[in-house]
Amino acid sequence: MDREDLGALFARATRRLVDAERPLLAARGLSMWDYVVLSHLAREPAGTQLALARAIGYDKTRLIGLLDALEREGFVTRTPDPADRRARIVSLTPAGATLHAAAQADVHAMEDELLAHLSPTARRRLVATLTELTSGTPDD
Amino acid sequence: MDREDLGALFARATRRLVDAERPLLAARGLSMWDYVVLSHLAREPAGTQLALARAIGYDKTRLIGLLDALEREGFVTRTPDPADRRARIVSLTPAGATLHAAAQADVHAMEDELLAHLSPTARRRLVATLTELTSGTPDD
DNA sequence: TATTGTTATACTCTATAACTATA
DNA sequence: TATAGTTATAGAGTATAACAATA
Repeated sequence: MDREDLGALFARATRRLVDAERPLLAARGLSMWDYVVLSHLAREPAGTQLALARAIGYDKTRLIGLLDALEREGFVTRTPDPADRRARIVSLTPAGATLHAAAQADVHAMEDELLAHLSPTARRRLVATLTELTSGTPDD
Repeated sequence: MDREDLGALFARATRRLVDAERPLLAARGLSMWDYVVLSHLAREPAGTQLALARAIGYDKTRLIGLLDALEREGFVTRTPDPADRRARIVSLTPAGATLHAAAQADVHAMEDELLAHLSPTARRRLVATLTELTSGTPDD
């Protein structure tokens, strides 16, 4: 009866992580969505814009301006899909890959610090549980 | 090196929880922030508007319209603080307490279902870890 | 002078509809 | 006819400034 809502716990933990992450990314000129895009491209290169938008749960119309900026700065490229001339394949440039690696290193260092007082076992369990929780049906 | 960002994991888990929670609350005419307010009042009654806003991390100016609606529907009351006539004490009405209990029952049932494939031990550990992670410095 | 609740205003983020070029 | 990318527009959510009453 007196149990705390799981959603509230998760929301608070997420907000703390995001609040700590945002300034690190901003220091490299990246918004949170910029980072999400770079991270996804680092993991799964050579997808179409629409596939990218769906994969990260972002609106396809909003993705456009975001990619415009990243492309202008030389971090991603948009090349026409030879198989379907309507579609455009988004890829990381070497500079984009470097930027992502650096940003991710910052983020991971912050996470390590935040979870410092957790035992390695507790931490491993946490990641495993989270992964399991978020595994089924990525929805859209 | 190939490790997943913790923030991304948390954000995904939170989004899944919130997405499942929102329709349950909407069915009772509640927004997420409505529910957060009711939950806080159920736990810590008789605080001032400003204290409430700070406690739940919500803007004090946005809280006003939200309380207006909840008050109009008879779920909360605003009574002047005898000690400080500028301030107003927000409290749950019996109807508000009943509504919150019903909504929370729905939410908890959903959570139980979502975590059904987690062992009781894993689940207990998850809550403990989350609580520990969100315990220090509530910030604002 | 500072603070609580309030209002008004501006700004950001997000969602929807409509257009083009291809399929 | 439907789809990928784009643009424009409207709406929701959020932040900031200023005001009246009280401290």
